[in-house]
Amino acid sequence: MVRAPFYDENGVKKGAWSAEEDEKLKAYVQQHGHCNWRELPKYAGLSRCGKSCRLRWINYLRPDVKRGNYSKEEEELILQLHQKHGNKWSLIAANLSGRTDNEIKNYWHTHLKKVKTNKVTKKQQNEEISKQKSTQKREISGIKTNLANQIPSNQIFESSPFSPLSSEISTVCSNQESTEDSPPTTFKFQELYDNNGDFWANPFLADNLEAESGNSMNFDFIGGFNPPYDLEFDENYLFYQAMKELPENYQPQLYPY
DNA sequence: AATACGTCCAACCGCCGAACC
DNA sequence: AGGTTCGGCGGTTGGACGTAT
Repeated sequence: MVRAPFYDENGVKKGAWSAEEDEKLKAYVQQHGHCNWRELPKYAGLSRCGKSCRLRWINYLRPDVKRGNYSKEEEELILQLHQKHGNKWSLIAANLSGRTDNEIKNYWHTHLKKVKTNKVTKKQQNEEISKQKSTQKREISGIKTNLANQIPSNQIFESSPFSPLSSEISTVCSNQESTEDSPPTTFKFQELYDNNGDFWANPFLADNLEAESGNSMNFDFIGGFNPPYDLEFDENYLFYQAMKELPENYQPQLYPY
């Protein structure tokens, strides 16, 4: 459960404490107190650093330290205090006699965090999702405006219509003109959010074989220049996120067909 | 039975502010 | 005033142990 004991390059012992070390530290602190943690290990006959001694005393050896077996009242109190103060473990610990900040922090991460998550209602979940959606829309709308300003009027823009209820493949687009010898490079994107039929208003998930993990995709850019590097999609890559990664000078100017 | 994976927690680490020189 | 030391805090990690496959 704990790190195996070892000595660092300065001969300072680290890792799990032995019963003998515990006894030495306990005896010394009980007899002399701990006015100077840095000097303490020297006088107590320990090869530990002061910090390690302090932690061991506070979290484990202190006589009034309470360990394990949290009561319902303690759990409720921790939840309340965490809601009020966030990750201020020392502040929370100050309100629970005998509990240390480290122990409360561990208890939070292993038990209470889950409790808190489970308490989130369906309504709260929906609110969160809708908040995320509107943020996504705002971001995409910015990109859309940018595109609208930059696509020359003689460029034909086409986005295949979405199937109104489909969450399957939503559109196919190409970055080059097709000829008999050179079929179009097609990319399929799965609409992730609202199916409102607007290609640019939603993020899409690259979904077909051409966009397999590790494959790179070359986009043609209006004005005839290309970004200085290829974009790589992984299996969960959001289309609009990829666009956002372009340097400022190469803002998304996908060449639509 | 062997292996892989997940959980839990003691202990470590880096950072920060206060106290001291 | 500036540098150093120290204690305290929060985040992270190592690895024992339990459970699933």
